[in-house]
Formats: sequence, C-alpha cells, structure tokens
Amino acid sequence: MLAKDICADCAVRDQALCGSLDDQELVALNSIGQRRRVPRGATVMWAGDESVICANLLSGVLKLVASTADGREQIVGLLYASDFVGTPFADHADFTITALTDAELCVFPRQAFERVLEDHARMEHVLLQRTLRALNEARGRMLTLARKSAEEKIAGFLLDMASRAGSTGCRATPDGPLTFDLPLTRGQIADVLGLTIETVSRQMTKLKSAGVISLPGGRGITIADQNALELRAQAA
Amino acid sequence: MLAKDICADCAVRDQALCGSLDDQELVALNSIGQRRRVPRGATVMWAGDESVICANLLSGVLKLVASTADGREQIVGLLYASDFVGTPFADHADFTITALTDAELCVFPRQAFERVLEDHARMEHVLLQRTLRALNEARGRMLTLARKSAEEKIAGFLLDMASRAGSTGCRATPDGPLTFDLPLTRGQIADVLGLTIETVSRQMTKLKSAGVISLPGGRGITIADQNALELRAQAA
DNA sequence: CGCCTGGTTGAGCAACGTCAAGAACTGTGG
DNA sequence: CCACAGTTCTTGACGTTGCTCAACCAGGCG
Repeated sequence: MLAKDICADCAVRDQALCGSLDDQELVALNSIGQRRRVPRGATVMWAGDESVICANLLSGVLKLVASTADGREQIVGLLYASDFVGTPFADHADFTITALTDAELCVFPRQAFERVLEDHARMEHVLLQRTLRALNEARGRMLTLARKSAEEKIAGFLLDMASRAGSTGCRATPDGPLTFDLPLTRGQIADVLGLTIETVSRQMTKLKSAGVISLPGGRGITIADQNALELRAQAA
Repeated sequence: MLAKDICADCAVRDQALCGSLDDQELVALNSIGQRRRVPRGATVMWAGDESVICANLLSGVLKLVASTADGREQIVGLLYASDFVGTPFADHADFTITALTDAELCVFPRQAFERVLEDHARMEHVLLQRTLRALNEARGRMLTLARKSAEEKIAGFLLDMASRAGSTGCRATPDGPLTFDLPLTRGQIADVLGLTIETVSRQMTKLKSAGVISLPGGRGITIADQNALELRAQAA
C-alpha cells in the first residue's frame, strides 16, 4: 500500500498539520510516522522525560497535566482529534500527556519530524499558527483560573463543551435544549478549572436546581437555558 | 544611513528575532520597521482592537493583560527587552499591552511583517521556537495560578525576579544576599499572581519577619536566604 | 451479592478577599 | 528646605468562598 493511500483513510487528513502537504510530501512524512492506539488512562509522555516523539491525534481526547512536587495537579490543556501533540525543539517534555478516552495517534520520532518541518516551510507555518492560537487560549485560561468564581468557571466550561459537542450532540429544535455527554469526569473537570471535585459537583447541582441544565444520569448533560448559562459565565 | 547601520546600534540586534537574519535581509525588514518610544503607563495595543502591528521590544517592560467584562484583570505575560510583541496572523488583539516602564519598540505593520516572515523561513522558525517556549511558560503559570498558595506564589515570583535581576543586581559575595529593585508595584505583582494587593503586601511582610528577605524601602528588595525562599516556593 | 469507581451532600474551617484607616514615599511648587 | 497632594504600601477587622474531611448514594461488573 502506498503512503498516500494510508493517509487517504485518515480521519483528520485535512484538519491536521498534514493538510498543508501535497501527496508527495505526505509520502515523506508518512515514511517516518506510525499509527498507535492508546487505551483510556494510558500515559503517552511523562513530564521530565526526554522528548522523543511528536504526533497528530487522530481520535480521542488527551490531557496535558502540570503537577507540583507534592502531587497537586492542573490540566493545562486538552487535545482533540487533529490536534498536534508534543513539543518540537524541546529536549524534555514539560507536561505529562495522558489519554482520557481511548485514542489513536500518528506518531513521529521528534528529531525526524523536526527535519521534515525544516524542509517544509508551509507545514512549519501551519504549526506556528496553531501554536499562536494555543498560546492565546492558554493565556485566556489564565484569566479564568486566577480571577473567575467557581460558578463562572463551571458555566464557561459547560458552554465550551456544548459548542464543541455542537454537531455531535442532539437537540430537539435548532435553538432548543442541547444534550450531549461530557467527555470528562467531575474530577477531571475540577483539574481543568482549578477547583475540587466537591465544588464542581455542588455547582452542577446548583445549576440543575436553577433549571439552567439537567443531568440525565451518567455523563449526560442537557443545556436547558443557554442564555442563563452565558449570564452566569460572566457574573461578578 | 543604511538600514544595517541603523540596526548596528540596536541593543537587542542578536537576541531578538532579527538575529536570524543576515545583513541583506535586515535591510528589507528595517525598511518596514520604525522605532517608537512608549512612556510608562501608555498602552501599545487594546484588547479587541484590530491587530495592526508587531514589534520587537528594545528596552523596558510591557505587560500583557486579560480582563473580564466587569473589570477584573490578570497579567498573562510580561515582555522584556528582545521579546517579540504582538500576534501575527490574528485579526484582532486578544490582550491589552501596556508599558510598565518607559519602553522602546521597533514596530512593524503586521501584514508587512507577515510577508517578511513568509519569505524568510529561518525567521519564522525562530518565532516558532519562541512561541513554543512562551506556550510552555504560560502553561506552567496556569499551575501556579490555580494550585499554589499565596506564599508559594510570592516566593516563586521573587526567585524569578531574582534570577532575572541576576547580573544587574548587586550582591556582596558571590553566593551571598542579592539586592535589586522590583520592576513592578505591589498591585502589578498581585495582577501577575492572581492575588490582591493586600495579600501580596502581607506575604512580603511575613517573609521579612522570617528573615528570608529584607525590604530596604521603595521597590528595593534583598534576598537574604535563597534556600528558605526556594523551600517556601514549593511548600504544601 | 459485594466491590469499586464516581458522584452527591453536609459540617466546619482556613485562606484569601473586602473594606477601611493610616503610614510612607514621590514629586511639585513655594 | 518645607508643605502639600497623590500615589503606593502596610496593617487591622471582618466576611465569604471554596477546600477539607467524612459520610452516604448510584451504577457497573465479577
């Protein structure tokens, strides 16, 4: 099978970095890449380890975790399908990367990938744009972590997840209530927002009591009143 | 005067992005650049504004501020001499950029700068590396903002400033106490660390009482016991 | 059925924010 | 040199938010 055929069935062929390559370039990249399945809970990369790989995320969700010496944790980023994984040009990984769901990666040896990057300005260009966007997002989240109340954090987070679910979620009428599954446990939501699991739970219950959302068991959630949620996402 | 001569007296000629260019390329870049002095307190760019410029910071310190609708603020980044200012490829600025000290910039129209970037892969490459580093730093700070105590934040911040002062600061013996001036007011420190001005002040007083630092009036500070400070920077 | 993981709820508490007053420093003009 | 205003900094009293600790509930699975 030719490399370009391998990539032809790639779910994120056009969304991922590779979208910037033509078929011929793709062959070159593909020759150093390798698919890898990662089960839920498995760690792809440990903070402090030598940085040996980069990857494209084909499916699933990964978390990027920073932690203190005494074990406190903070999720500093979530990676979804077509996102780029790893840090080129860094000797050591700064964060631990773990799969929150079963996931599939297209893995490259870091140094080989860097060489490809250097030969293909267009791909490096796309990576730069992605990195700039990630940086802006991280900085935006700094505001949330440092200055927003638990209620604002939860409301904002739910809106985020809702817009991400958007297409895959299910709603009765085009502008009516939206139902979808949260891809994270309460504990993971707490790790994203810089809260504790109890606070997350209480805020969710509060939103439910207020009729803003409902929680039909398990991971499911229905956004009943998006306006109310948006209001709470920026209440003082 | 030739462009390369203009740049020849640039204090950050080799540290800044331009360091990746040869003399000829520098002429091209310089033809679109322009020096600009910015007094302390002046705002270089407002969040939400159309993103019209990029720049290299020649001297001084800038702050990058995110704020909520109701006026709460968070400094999401500090920029020092030779740092790159602005976001290429973005239509709108996401953060407000303000001078904390008198500063000097080498300013480029954003779109012209983007064209230069596209023609000079080496420069784009350097910018990518910088952006990746900034991203890692921002993520690291997310951990601090969300999970560290006020004491840990202050201790870590002072160590940061100490290492940055390093050369310019003054110490009696090579490993003895280090004295330098903080470039930020208490209020600005609070904005960086996600605290209030009062909490910053109290923590500083506490460190002084413990004999870890001394505060010889004004902005001055002496790190008396760096080990003790490092310990407090990662205490539970 | 018991076990395990994840979620909810409650009571108490500590850290940090808020409000308020006053001290110290900076710069300006007399 | 001093008086003055304006800012920044410190300190205190008090309140609130969200964390800690602990118990209990619900669903999935051997």
